[in-house]
Amino acid sequence: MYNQVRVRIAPSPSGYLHVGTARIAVCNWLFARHNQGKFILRIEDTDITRSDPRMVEVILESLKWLGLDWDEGPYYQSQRMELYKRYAQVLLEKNKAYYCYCTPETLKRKREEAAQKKINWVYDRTCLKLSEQEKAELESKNTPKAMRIFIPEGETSFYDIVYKDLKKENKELDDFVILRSDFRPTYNFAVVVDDLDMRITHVIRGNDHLANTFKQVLLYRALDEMMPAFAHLPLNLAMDRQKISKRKGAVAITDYRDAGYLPEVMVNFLAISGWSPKDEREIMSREELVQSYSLEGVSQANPIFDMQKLEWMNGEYIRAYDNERLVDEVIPFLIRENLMIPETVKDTRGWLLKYVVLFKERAKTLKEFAEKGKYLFAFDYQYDPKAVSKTFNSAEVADRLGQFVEKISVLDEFKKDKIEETLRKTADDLKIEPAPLIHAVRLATTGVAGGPPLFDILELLGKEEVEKRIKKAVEFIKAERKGYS
RNA sequence: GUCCCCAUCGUCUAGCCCGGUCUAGGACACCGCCCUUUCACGGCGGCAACACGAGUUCGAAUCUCGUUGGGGACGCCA
Repeated sequence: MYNQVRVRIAPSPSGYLHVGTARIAVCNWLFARHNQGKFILRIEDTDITRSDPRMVEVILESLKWLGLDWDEGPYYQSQRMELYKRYAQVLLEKNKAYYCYCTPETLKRKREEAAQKKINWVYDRTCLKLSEQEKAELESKNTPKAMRIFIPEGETSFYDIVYKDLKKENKELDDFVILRSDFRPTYNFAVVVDDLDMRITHVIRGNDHLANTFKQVLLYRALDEMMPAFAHLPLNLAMDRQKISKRKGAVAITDYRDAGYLPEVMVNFLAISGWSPKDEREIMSREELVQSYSLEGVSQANPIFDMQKLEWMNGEYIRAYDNERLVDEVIPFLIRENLMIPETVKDTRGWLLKYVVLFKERAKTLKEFAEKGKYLFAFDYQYDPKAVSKTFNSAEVADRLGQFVEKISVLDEFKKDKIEETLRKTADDLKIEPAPLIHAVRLATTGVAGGPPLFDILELLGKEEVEKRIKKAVEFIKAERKGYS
């Protein structure tokens, strides 16, 4: 049916790359790759007042981060004005469009009046009824004019791959503007012209465009052109079933990057949101997604963007990640949290590798690597009050810690096996179980009650640091005890 | 106000098109148990849904209609 599948993503640069837009991009990209087709990037910047070149940069950067490489573009609608004018001219000559001299103010007034009377507003065709004389007069006065499409009677229908047969009475639609008085095209017109010009075979977009599609179908018919296939994807909603907005958490794809989500997770998650493969797999590599993606598995109901599931998936990916690559991903977060400076990265890489291995099954986001193990980088950690009352609860604890420090101070090899041996020996000498001593040492050296196996942590800290930290804890406990008596 | 779309566990979903195999399957979250120095990971188990009402049929989550609920669109925005 098609020589080659050609799809596009058409963001408008009025903001960052919204997760919703990103999901549409993912679906288009997967569809293109699955069919060995082309993925085209088009920037819809006809609204000059709301377009910002810097936003284009953010959008391109976001797409690159997600790994959604495009084959053509970015094309800019703002650079294609002549094309739209040419197509508009065709419609005018075919008598499928006409000029409208109504002022925006008049239209606004009429619309408001209709709203007040609670009746549905469609353009009343004032300017279609103009006589040649009236038109000539308006022209002589250089009255600004927009161009409207003429909507014939009848009904408009099309087939949507997701929503199947759709139709609408034309009388519900009005003769909408296609060219503004400054000759810039409106959204619906520019989209049709561009999709035609770029030989787009499948228009894959959010179902918020369903209503627009009827207008666009009318445009294809007026132009006597072949239509692409349409597939409207259900819209992601926030937890409260409303549109995802700034107030309800992260909206920009870059927010997720900064929060420590992996790009492959975002692609995976966005792909299975509103779509599922036949075999119910959820964790899928890029290759697997490309292999099994199809528009047939897209659901019709709007899914809610489940942050908890996203987190879970990110954790799954982190655990399965290659350690060396994980170090690369984690470093920027450590730097951003001021836990290290770029200059020392090279020398500490071996150490970082061990660090990352210890925390990879405990971190759900990259950012958590810089949070959960903070104490390994800074000496000024605080003791968790709850753990203090549970573990640092007697003067004896200070003595035990003191004994342990003495025993490790003579170790010449500070490796985890040796440390563990020493600790168990210390507990034995003290005639206590190892567990309470382990807990005390952990709290003393890390400030918290939980975390990776203690002896790995101690080895990573190094002998000198461990001694320093335990001595500090001993002082802390003594001071604390004094306060009670 | 008008039009369009949607409806299975709290959430994402499988099943629906081609009615019986569905005492409705999986995943996230939650709860319990096991593993364990802790926290996690992992393993095992549990809780939990066909929105409602009619109709068609021997039989409906599956087909039809209605009700309710939710979403979206109605700009010289995109």
